[in-house]
Amino acid sequence: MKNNTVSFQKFAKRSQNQKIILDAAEKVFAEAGFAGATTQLIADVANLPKANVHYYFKTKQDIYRQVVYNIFDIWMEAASAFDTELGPREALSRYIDKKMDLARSHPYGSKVWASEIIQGAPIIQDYLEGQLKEWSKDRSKHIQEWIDNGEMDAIDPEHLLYMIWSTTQHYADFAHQIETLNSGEPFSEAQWQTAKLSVKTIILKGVGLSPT
Amino acid sequence: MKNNTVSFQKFAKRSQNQKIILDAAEKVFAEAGFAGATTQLIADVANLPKANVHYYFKTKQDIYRQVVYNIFDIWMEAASAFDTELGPREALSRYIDKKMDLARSHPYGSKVWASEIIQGAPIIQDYLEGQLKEWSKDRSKHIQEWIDNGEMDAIDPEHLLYMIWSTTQHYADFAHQIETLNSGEPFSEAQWQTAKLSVKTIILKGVGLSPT
DNA sequence: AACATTACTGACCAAACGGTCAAGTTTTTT
DNA sequence: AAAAAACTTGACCGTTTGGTCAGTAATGTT
Repeated sequence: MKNNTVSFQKFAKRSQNQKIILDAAEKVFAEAGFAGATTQLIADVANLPKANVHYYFKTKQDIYRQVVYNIFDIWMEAASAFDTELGPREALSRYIDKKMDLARSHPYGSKVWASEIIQGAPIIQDYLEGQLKEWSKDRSKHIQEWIDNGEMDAIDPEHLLYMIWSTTQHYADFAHQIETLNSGEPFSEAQWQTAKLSVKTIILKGVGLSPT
Repeated sequence: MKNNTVSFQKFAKRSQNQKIILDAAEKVFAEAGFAGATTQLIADVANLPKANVHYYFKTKQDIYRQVVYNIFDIWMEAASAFDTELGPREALSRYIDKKMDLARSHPYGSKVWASEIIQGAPIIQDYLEGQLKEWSKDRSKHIQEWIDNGEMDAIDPEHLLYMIWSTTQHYADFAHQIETLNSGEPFSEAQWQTAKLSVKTIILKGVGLSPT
Protein backbone atom coordinates (compact mmCIF):
# COMPACT_ATOMS: atom_id res chain seq x y z
CA MET A 1 0.00 0.00 0.00
CA LYS A 2 2.80 2.39 0.81
CA ASN A 3 4.36 1.44 -2.49
CA ASN A 4 1.18 2.26 -4.33
CA THR A 5 0.86 5.60 -2.65
CA VAL A 6 4.45 6.51 -3.36
CA SER A 7 4.18 5.33 -6.93
CA PHE A 8 1.11 7.44 -7.36
CA GLN A 9 2.88 10.43 -5.93
CA LYS A 10 5.72 9.90 -8.38
CA PHE A 11 3.42 10.13 -11.35
CA ALA A 12 1.49 12.89 -9.71
CA LYS A 13 4.60 14.98 -9.25
CA ARG A 14 5.52 14.88 -12.90
CA SER A 15 2.13 15.80 -14.29
CA GLN A 16 1.52 18.20 -11.43
CA ASN A 17 4.67 20.16 -12.21
CA GLN A 18 3.89 20.04 -15.90
CA LYS A 19 0.50 21.53 -15.17
CA ILE A 20 2.04 24.34 -13.13
CA ILE A 21 4.39 25.11 -16.01
CA LEU A 22 1.65 24.92 -18.64
CA ASP A 23 -0.64 27.20 -16.65
CA ALA A 24 2.14 29.73 -16.24
CA ALA A 25 3.10 29.41 -19.91
CA GLU A 26 -0.47 29.93 -21.08
CA LYS A 27 -0.61 33.23 -19.27
CA VAL A 28 2.81 34.36 -20.47
CA PHE A 29 2.19 33.35 -24.09
CA ALA A 30 -1.15 35.17 -24.01
CA GLU A 31 0.35 38.37 -22.65
CA ALA A 32 3.61 38.45 -24.60
CA GLY A 33 3.15 36.29 -27.69
CA PHE A 34 5.32 33.33 -28.59
CA ALA A 35 8.49 35.28 -29.28
CA GLY A 36 8.00 37.65 -26.37
CA ALA A 37 7.47 34.86 -23.89
CA THR A 38 10.87 34.06 -22.40
CA THR A 39 11.47 30.74 -20.70
CA GLN A 40 12.82 32.71 -17.77
CA LEU A 41 9.50 34.54 -17.39
CA ILE A 42 7.51 31.32 -17.64
CA ALA A 43 9.77 29.88 -14.94
CA ASP A 44 9.29 32.93 -12.74
CA VAL A 45 5.50 32.79 -13.02
CA ALA A 46 5.62 29.05 -12.31
CA ASN A 47 7.94 29.75 -9.38
CA LEU A 48 10.61 27.36 -10.59
CA PRO A 49 14.21 27.72 -11.76
CA LYS A 50 14.50 27.97 -15.52
CA ALA A 51 16.54 24.77 -15.73
CA ASN A 52 13.72 22.91 -14.04
CA VAL A 53 11.30 24.05 -16.73
CA HIS A 54 13.66 22.60 -19.32
CA TYR A 55 13.76 19.35 -17.40
CA TYR A 56 10.04 18.86 -18.06
CA PHE A 57 9.89 20.38 -21.53
CA LYS A 58 12.77 20.12 -23.96
CA THR A 59 12.06 23.35 -25.84
CA LYS A 60 9.89 26.45 -25.66
CA GLN A 61 8.10 25.23 -28.76
CA ASP A 62 7.14 22.04 -26.93
CA ILE A 63 5.51 24.04 -24.15
CA TYR A 64 3.72 26.24 -26.65
CA ARG A 65 2.52 23.28 -28.67
CA GLN A 66 1.01 21.71 -25.55
CA VAL A 67 -0.73 24.94 -24.56
CA VAL A 68 -2.29 25.31 -28.00
CA TYR A 69 -3.35 21.67 -28.15
CA ASN A 70 -4.99 21.98 -24.75
CA ILE A 71 -7.20 24.92 -25.67
CA PHE A 72 -8.10 23.28 -28.96
CA ASP A 73 -9.21 20.15 -27.13
CA ILE A 74 -11.33 22.16 -24.71
CA TRP A 75 -13.00 23.94 -27.61
CA MET A 76 -13.68 20.79 -29.55
CA GLU A 77 -15.24 19.27 -26.47
CA ALA A 78 -17.48 22.33 -26.17
CA ALA A 79 -18.28 21.99 -29.85
CA SER A 80 -20.15 18.83 -29.04
CA ALA A 81 -22.64 21.09 -27.25
CA PHE A 82 -23.71 21.95 -30.78
CA ASP A 83 -26.01 18.94 -30.81
CA THR A 84 -27.87 19.04 -34.09
CA GLU A 85 -30.53 16.64 -32.86
CA LEU A 86 -31.85 19.35 -30.56
CA GLY A 87 -33.00 21.44 -33.48
CA PRO A 88 -31.71 24.88 -34.49
CA ARG A 89 -32.91 27.01 -31.62
CA GLU A 90 -31.67 24.80 -28.82
CA ALA A 91 -28.47 23.69 -30.57
CA LEU A 92 -27.35 27.23 -31.40
CA SER A 93 -28.43 28.56 -28.05
CA ARG A 94 -26.48 25.96 -26.09
CA TYR A 95 -23.42 26.33 -28.27
CA ILE A 96 -23.34 30.10 -27.82
CA ASP A 97 -23.80 29.67 -24.07
CA LYS A 98 -20.94 27.20 -23.92
CA LYS A 99 -18.62 29.40 -25.96
CA MET A 100 -19.41 32.42 -23.80
CA ASP A 101 -18.65 30.38 -20.69
CA LEU A 102 -15.30 29.37 -22.16
CA ALA A 103 -14.46 32.94 -23.08
CA ARG A 104 -14.97 33.74 -19.42
CA SER A 105 -13.21 30.72 -17.91
CA HIS A 106 -10.31 30.40 -20.37
CA PRO A 107 -9.35 33.90 -21.46
CA TYR A 108 -5.63 33.15 -21.73
CA GLY A 109 -6.16 30.07 -23.89
CA SER A 110 -8.41 32.04 -26.20
CA LYS A 111 -5.76 34.72 -26.58
CA VAL A 112 -3.03 32.21 -27.33
CA TRP A 113 -5.28 30.65 -29.95
CA ALA A 114 -6.04 34.03 -31.53
CA SER A 115 -2.34 34.90 -31.76
CA GLU A 116 -1.58 31.50 -33.25
CA ILE A 117 -4.16 31.98 -36.01
CA ILE A 118 -3.19 35.59 -36.62
CA GLN A 119 0.37 34.46 -37.22
CA GLY A 120 -0.71 31.82 -39.71
CA ALA A 121 -1.22 28.77 -37.48
CA PRO A 122 2.38 27.50 -37.75
CA ILE A 123 1.70 24.88 -35.08
CA ILE A 124 -1.99 24.03 -35.27
CA GLN A 125 -2.44 23.91 -39.05
CA ASP A 126 -2.96 20.13 -39.17
CA TYR A 127 -5.76 20.36 -36.62
CA LEU A 128 -7.47 23.10 -38.62
CA GLU A 129 -7.42 21.01 -41.77
CA GLY A 130 -8.47 17.89 -39.90
CA GLN A 131 -10.76 18.04 -36.89
CA LEU A 132 -11.95 21.62 -37.27
CA LYS A 133 -12.74 21.38 -40.97
CA GLU A 134 -14.56 18.11 -40.44
CA TRP A 135 -16.60 19.49 -37.56
CA SER A 136 -17.61 22.70 -39.34
CA LYS A 137 -18.49 20.88 -42.56
CA ASP A 138 -20.75 18.55 -40.61
CA ARG A 139 -22.46 21.35 -38.72
CA SER A 140 -22.85 23.44 -41.85
CA LYS A 141 -24.59 20.51 -43.50
CA HIS A 142 -27.08 20.28 -40.66
CA ILE A 143 -27.72 24.01 -40.65
CA GLN A 144 -28.40 23.80 -44.39
CA GLU A 145 -30.94 21.05 -43.71
CA TRP A 146 -32.72 23.26 -41.20
CA ILE A 147 -32.85 25.98 -43.81
CA ASP A 148 -34.16 23.60 -46.45
CA ASN A 149 -36.84 22.46 -43.99
CA GLY A 150 -37.90 26.04 -43.44
CA GLU A 151 -36.89 25.93 -39.77
CA MET A 152 -34.73 29.04 -40.09
CA ASP A 153 -33.75 31.79 -42.53
CA ALA A 154 -31.53 31.12 -45.51
CA ILE A 155 -28.18 32.17 -44.07
CA ASP A 156 -24.86 30.89 -45.34
CA PRO A 157 -24.01 28.36 -42.58
CA GLU A 158 -20.29 29.08 -42.58
CA HIS A 159 -20.81 32.77 -41.93
CA LEU A 160 -23.17 31.95 -39.10
CA LEU A 161 -20.45 29.82 -37.51
CA TYR A 162 -17.88 32.58 -38.00
CA MET A 163 -20.24 35.02 -36.34
CA ILE A 164 -20.64 32.78 -33.31
CA TRP A 165 -16.92 32.19 -33.03
CA SER A 166 -15.93 35.82 -33.46
CA THR A 167 -18.56 37.27 -31.18
CA THR A 168 -18.01 34.89 -28.28
CA GLN A 169 -14.22 34.90 -28.46
CA HIS A 170 -14.20 38.68 -28.65
CA TYR A 171 -15.15 38.77 -24.98
CA ALA A 172 -11.93 36.91 -24.16
CA ASP A 173 -9.48 38.27 -26.73
CA PHE A 174 -10.56 41.91 -26.46
CA ALA A 175 -11.33 41.80 -22.76
CA HIS A 176 -8.84 44.57 -22.14
CA GLN A 177 -10.59 46.91 -24.58
CA ILE A 178 -14.00 46.02 -23.18
CA GLU A 179 -12.70 46.60 -19.66
CA THR A 180 -11.33 49.99 -20.65
CA LEU A 181 -14.70 51.01 -22.07
CA ASN A 182 -16.29 49.65 -18.89
CA SER A 183 -14.53 52.27 -16.73
CA GLY A 184 -11.56 49.94 -16.24
CA GLU A 185 -13.70 47.39 -14.43
CA PRO A 186 -13.96 43.73 -15.43
CA PHE A 187 -17.45 42.48 -16.22
CA SER A 188 -19.64 41.75 -13.23
CA GLU A 189 -21.74 38.61 -13.05
CA ALA A 190 -24.74 40.60 -14.24
CA GLN A 191 -22.81 42.09 -17.15
CA TRP A 192 -21.75 38.62 -18.28
CA GLN A 193 -25.37 37.54 -18.26
CA THR A 194 -26.35 40.58 -20.30
CA ALA A 195 -23.57 39.83 -22.76
CA LYS A 196 -24.68 36.23 -23.17
CA LEU A 197 -28.29 37.23 -23.60
CA SER A 198 -27.49 40.00 -26.08
CA VAL A 199 -25.40 37.72 -28.27
CA LYS A 200 -27.98 34.96 -28.23
CA THR A 201 -30.88 37.32 -28.85
CA ILE A 202 -29.32 39.02 -31.85
CA ILE A 203 -28.01 35.88 -33.51
CA LEU A 204 -31.11 33.74 -32.95
CA LYS A 205 -33.50 36.44 -34.09
CA GLY A 206 -31.08 37.33 -36.87
CA VAL A 207 -31.43 33.89 -38.42
CA GLY A 208 -35.17 33.77 -37.92
CA LEU A 209 -35.45 31.91 -34.61
CA SER A 210 -37.36 33.19 -31.62
CA PRO A 211 -35.25 33.11 -28.43
CA THR A 212 -35.78 30.48 -25.75
CA MET B 1 11.12 76.88 -59.28
CA LYS B 2 14.05 74.48 -59.36
CA ASN B 3 14.51 75.16 -55.69
CA ASN B 4 10.94 74.33 -54.93
CA THR B 5 11.13 71.09 -56.87
CA VAL B 6 14.31 70.01 -55.15
CA SER B 7 12.98 71.00 -51.80
CA PHE B 8 9.85 69.02 -52.48
CA GLN B 9 11.91 66.00 -53.43
CA LYS B 10 13.85 66.27 -50.21
CA PHE B 11 10.72 66.09 -48.11
CA ALA B 12 9.28 63.46 -50.40
CA LYS B 13 12.25 61.18 -49.92
CA ARG B 14 12.00 61.21 -46.17
CA SER B 15 8.29 60.47 -45.92
CA GLN B 16 8.48 58.11 -48.87
CA ASN B 17 11.12 55.97 -47.18
CA GLN B 18 9.22 56.13 -43.92
CA LYS B 19 6.17 54.79 -45.69
CA ILE B 20 8.15 51.91 -47.20
CA ILE B 21 9.44 51.03 -43.75
CA LEU B 22 6.02 51.33 -42.10
CA ASP B 23 4.36 49.16 -44.74
CA ALA B 24 7.02 46.50 -44.30
CA ALA B 25 6.80 46.78 -40.52
CA GLU B 26 3.01 46.42 -40.53
CA LYS B 27 3.31 43.13 -42.33
CA VAL B 28 6.14 41.84 -40.15
CA PHE B 29 4.46 42.89 -36.89
CA ALA B 30 1.23 41.21 -38.03
CA GLU B 31 2.94 37.95 -38.89
CA ALA B 32 5.42 37.71 -36.02
CA GLY B 33 4.10 39.89 -33.21
CA PHE B 34 6.01 42.76 -31.64
CA ALA B 35 8.72 40.67 -30.02
CA GLY B 36 9.06 38.31 -32.96
CA ALA B 37 9.46 41.12 -35.44
CA THR B 38 13.18 41.80 -35.80
CA THR B 39 14.43 45.08 -37.16
CA GLN B 40 16.55 43.05 -39.56
CA LEU B 41 13.45 41.37 -40.99
CA ILE B 42 11.62 44.68 -41.33
CA ALA B 43 14.67 46.03 -43.13
CA ASP B 44 14.78 43.01 -45.45
CA VAL B 45 11.10 43.32 -46.36
CA ALA B 46 11.60 47.05 -46.92
CA ASN B 47 14.70 46.25 -48.98
CA LEU B 48 16.92 48.51 -46.94
CA PRO B 49 19.95 47.99 -44.73
CA LYS B 50 19.07 47.72 -41.07
CA ALA B 51 21.06 50.80 -40.17
CA ASN B 52 19.00 52.79 -42.63
CA VAL B 53 15.81 51.77 -40.86
CA HIS B 54 17.30 53.08 -37.66
CA TYR B 55 18.16 56.30 -39.42
CA TYR B 56 14.46 57.00 -39.94
CA PHE B 57 13.14 55.49 -36.71
CA LYS B 58 15.12 55.60 -33.50
CA THR B 59 13.71 52.41 -31.97
CA LYS B 60 11.58 49.39 -32.88
CA GLN B 61 8.95 50.71 -30.48
CA ASP B 62 8.76 53.94 -32.47
CA ILE B 63 8.00 52.03 -35.65
CA TYR B 64 5.42 49.92 -33.87
CA ARG B 65 3.78 52.93 -32.31
CA GLN B 66 3.40 54.58 -35.70
CA VAL B 67 1.92 51.42 -37.23
CA VAL B 68 -0.66 51.14 -34.46
CA TYR B 69 -1.55 54.83 -34.60
CA ASN B 70 -2.07 54.59 -38.35
CA ILE B 71 -4.57 51.75 -38.19
CA PHE B 72 -6.38 53.44 -35.33
CA ASP B 73 -6.73 56.62 -37.38
CA ILE B 74 -8.07 54.67 -40.35
CA TRP B 75 -10.64 52.99 -38.15
CA MET B 76 -11.75 56.18 -36.48
CA GLU B 77 -12.20 57.76 -39.87
CA ALA B 78 -14.37 54.80 -40.89
CA ALA B 79 -16.27 55.18 -37.64
CA SER B 80 -17.65 58.45 -38.96
CA ALA B 81 -19.56 56.27 -41.45
CA PHE B 82 -21.72 55.49 -38.42
CA ASP B 83 -23.75 58.60 -39.10
CA THR B 84 -26.56 58.60 -36.58
CA GLU B 85 -28.59 61.12 -38.55
CA LEU B 86 -29.24 58.45 -41.16
CA GLY B 87 -31.35 56.43 -38.76
CA PRO B 88 -30.60 52.96 -37.41
CA ARG B 89 -30.93 50.87 -40.55
CA GLU B 90 -28.77 53.00 -42.80
CA ALA B 91 -26.24 53.98 -40.13
CA LEU B 92 -25.60 50.40 -39.01
CA SER B 93 -25.64 49.08 -42.56
CA ARG B 94 -23.07 51.57 -43.79
CA TYR B 95 -20.84 51.09 -40.77
CA ILE B 96 -20.80 47.32 -41.22
CA ASP B 97 -20.04 47.74 -44.91
CA LYS B 98 -17.20 50.08 -44.15
CA LYS B 99 -15.72 47.78 -41.50
CA MET B 100 -15.92 44.79 -43.83
CA ASP B 101 -14.16 46.77 -46.54
CA LEU B 102 -11.39 47.66 -44.08
CA ALA B 103 -11.01 44.04 -42.99
CA ARG B 104 -10.40 43.25 -46.63
CA SER B 105 -8.15 46.18 -47.50
CA HIS B 106 -6.13 46.40 -44.26
CA PRO B 107 -5.70 42.85 -42.95
CA TYR B 108 -2.23 43.45 -41.53
CA GLY B 109 -3.26 46.53 -39.61
CA SER B 110 -6.20 44.68 -38.14
CA LYS B 111 -3.92 41.88 -36.98
CA VAL B 112 -1.46 44.28 -35.39
CA TRP B 113 -4.33 45.94 -33.58
CA ALA B 114 -5.70 42.63 -32.35
CA SER B 115 -2.31 41.59 -30.99
CA GLU B 116 -1.91 44.96 -29.32
CA ILE B 117 -5.23 44.63 -27.50
CA ILE B 118 -4.66 40.96 -26.64
CA GLN B 119 -1.42 41.94 -24.97
CA GLY B 120 -3.09 44.64 -22.91
CA ALA B 121 -2.75 47.70 -25.15
CA PRO B 122 0.64 48.80 -23.76
CA ILE B 123 0.94 51.45 -26.51
CA ILE B 124 -2.58 52.47 -27.43
CA GLN B 125 -4.18 52.63 -23.99
CA ASP B 126 -4.53 56.41 -24.01
CA TYR B 127 -6.42 56.30 -27.30
CA LEU B 128 -8.78 53.66 -25.95
CA GLU B 129 -9.60 55.76 -22.93
CA GLY B 130 -9.89 58.90 -25.01
CA GLN B 131 -11.14 58.85 -28.59
CA LEU B 132 -12.55 55.33 -28.61
CA LYS B 133 -14.43 55.65 -25.35
CA GLU B 134 -15.85 58.99 -26.38
CA TRP B 135 -16.95 57.66 -29.77
CA SER B 136 -18.61 54.54 -28.42
CA LYS B 137 -20.37 56.40 -25.63
CA ASP B 138 -21.80 58.83 -28.15
CA ARG B 139 -22.96 56.11 -30.51
CA SER B 140 -24.39 54.03 -27.66
CA LYS B 141 -26.44 57.04 -26.63
CA HIS B 142 -27.90 57.40 -30.08
CA ILE B 143 -28.68 53.69 -30.32
CA GLN B 144 -30.48 53.96 -27.00
CA GLU B 145 -32.54 56.81 -28.38
CA TRP B 146 -33.57 54.68 -31.36
CA ILE B 147 -34.61 51.98 -28.93
CA ASP B 148 -36.57 54.46 -26.80
CA ASN B 149 -38.31 55.68 -29.96
CA GLY B 150 -39.28 52.13 -30.84
CA GLU B 151 -37.20 52.19 -34.00
CA MET B 152 -35.36 48.98 -33.08
CA ASP B 153 -35.33 46.21 -30.46
CA ALA B 154 -34.11 46.79 -26.93
CA ILE B 155 -30.53 45.57 -27.27
CA ASP B 156 -27.71 46.72 -25.03
CA PRO B 157 -25.96 49.19 -27.36
CA GLU B 158 -22.46 48.30 -26.21
CA HIS B 159 -22.90 44.64 -27.02
CA LEU B 160 -24.23 45.54 -30.44
CA LEU B 161 -21.09 47.54 -31.08
CA TYR B 162 -18.90 44.67 -29.85
CA MET B 163 -20.74 42.32 -32.17
CA ILE B 164 -20.08 44.55 -35.17
CA TRP B 165 -16.43 44.97 -34.27
CA SER B 166 -15.78 41.30 -33.60
CA THR B 167 -17.64 39.96 -36.60
CA THR B 168 -16.11 42.29 -39.14
CA GLN B 169 -12.58 42.12 -37.81
CA HIS B 170 -12.79 38.34 -37.65
CA TYR B 171 -12.55 38.27 -41.43
CA ALA B 172 -9.15 39.96 -41.21
CA ASP B 173 -7.69 38.51 -38.02
CA PHE B 174 -8.78 34.92 -38.62
CA ALA B 175 -8.36 35.04 -42.38
CA HIS B 176 -5.94 32.15 -42.20
CA GLN B 177 -8.45 29.92 -40.43
CA ILE B 178 -11.21 30.95 -42.82
CA GLU B 179 -8.93 30.29 -45.77
CA THR B 180 -8.09 26.83 -44.44
CA LEU B 181 -11.77 25.99 -44.13
CA ASN B 182 -12.24 27.39 -47.64
CA SER B 183 -10.01 24.69 -49.16
CA GLY B 184 -6.93 26.86 -48.68
CA GLU B 185 -8.28 29.50 -51.03
CA PRO B 186 -8.69 33.18 -50.15
CA PHE B 187 -12.19 34.59 -50.51
CA SER B 188 -13.31 35.40 -54.02
CA GLU B 189 -15.11 38.64 -54.80
CA ALA B 190 -18.42 36.78 -54.62
CA GLN B 191 -17.55 35.25 -51.25
CA TRP B 192 -16.72 38.66 -49.83
CA GLN B 193 -20.11 39.90 -51.00
CA THR B 194 -21.80 36.92 -49.36
CA ALA B 195 -19.89 37.57 -46.16
CA LYS B 196 -20.91 41.22 -46.10
CA LEU B 197 -24.52 40.39 -46.81
CA SER B 198 -24.65 37.60 -44.21
CA VAL B 199 -23.24 39.81 -41.48
CA LYS B 200 -25.57 42.69 -42.29
CA THR B 201 -28.60 40.46 -42.62
CA ILE B 202 -28.14 38.71 -39.29
CA ILE B 203 -27.27 41.80 -37.30
CA LEU B 204 -29.93 44.08 -38.77
CA LYS B 205 -32.68 41.50 -38.44
CA GLY B 206 -31.28 40.51 -35.05
CA VAL B 207 -31.93 43.97 -33.67
CA GLY B 208 -35.34 44.26 -35.30
CA LEU B 209 -34.51 46.12 -38.50
CA SER B 210 -35.45 44.89 -41.95
CA PRO B 211 -32.46 44.87 -44.32
CA THR B 212 -32.05 47.50 -47.01
C1' DA C 1 33.05 76.31 -56.19
C1' DA C 2 32.80 75.93 -51.41
C1' DC C 3 29.98 74.73 -47.69
C1' DA C 4 26.14 72.48 -45.08
C1' DT C 5 22.77 69.29 -44.57
C1' DT C 6 20.70 65.06 -45.29
C1' DA C 7 21.01 60.24 -46.59
C1' DC C 8 23.31 55.94 -46.31
C1' DT C 9 25.83 51.78 -44.52
C1' DG C 10 29.38 48.06 -42.91
C1' DA C 11 31.21 46.91 -38.79
C1' DC C 12 30.67 46.63 -34.26
C1' DC C 13 28.83 45.88 -29.20
C1' DA C 14 26.50 44.99 -24.79
C1' DA C 15 22.49 42.55 -23.31
C1' DA C 16 19.32 38.93 -23.44
C1' DC C 17 18.03 34.69 -25.19
C1' DG C 18 17.13 29.36 -25.44
C1' DG C 19 19.20 25.66 -24.09
C1' DT C 20 22.99 22.52 -21.79
C1' DC C 21 25.39 20.25 -18.20
C1' DA C 22 27.65 18.53 -14.26
C1' DA C 23 26.96 18.00 -9.66
C1' DG C 24 23.90 17.51 -6.23
C1' DT C 25 19.43 15.94 -3.61
C1' DT C 26 15.38 13.26 -3.04
C1' DT C 27 12.52 9.39 -3.98
C1' DT C 28 11.67 4.61 -5.49
C1' DT C 29 12.99 0.00 -6.19
C1' DT C 30 15.64 -4.08 -5.08
C1' DA D 1 20.96 -0.55 3.12
C1' DA D 2 22.45 -0.06 -1.22
C1' DA D 3 21.64 0.71 -5.90
C1' DA D 4 18.79 3.01 -9.39
C1' DA D 5 15.90 6.33 -11.03
C1' DA D 6 13.89 10.75 -10.94
C1' DC D 7 14.23 15.46 -9.68
C1' DT D 8 16.60 19.97 -8.87
C1' DT D 9 19.58 23.86 -9.93
C1' DG D 10 23.62 27.38 -10.39
C1' DA D 11 26.75 28.22 -13.69
C1' DC D 12 27.72 28.39 -18.22
C1' DC D 13 27.68 28.98 -23.62
C1' DG D 14 26.90 30.06 -28.49
C1' DT D 15 23.68 32.89 -30.99
C1' DT D 16 20.68 36.56 -31.92
C1' DT D 17 18.98 40.91 -30.82
C1' DG D 18 18.23 46.19 -30.82
C1' DG D 19 20.86 49.77 -31.33
C1' DT D 20 25.35 52.72 -32.21
C1' DC D 21 28.84 54.96 -34.76
C1' DA D 22 32.34 56.60 -37.69
C1' DG D 23 33.00 57.34 -42.25
C1' DT D 24 31.20 58.07 -46.97
C1' DA D 25 28.07 59.60 -50.60
C1' DA D 26 24.58 62.43 -52.33
C1' DT D 27 21.90 66.45 -52.35
C1' DG D 28 20.80 71.38 -51.38
C1' DT D 29 22.29 76.10 -50.30
C1' DT D 30 25.20 80.15 -50.63
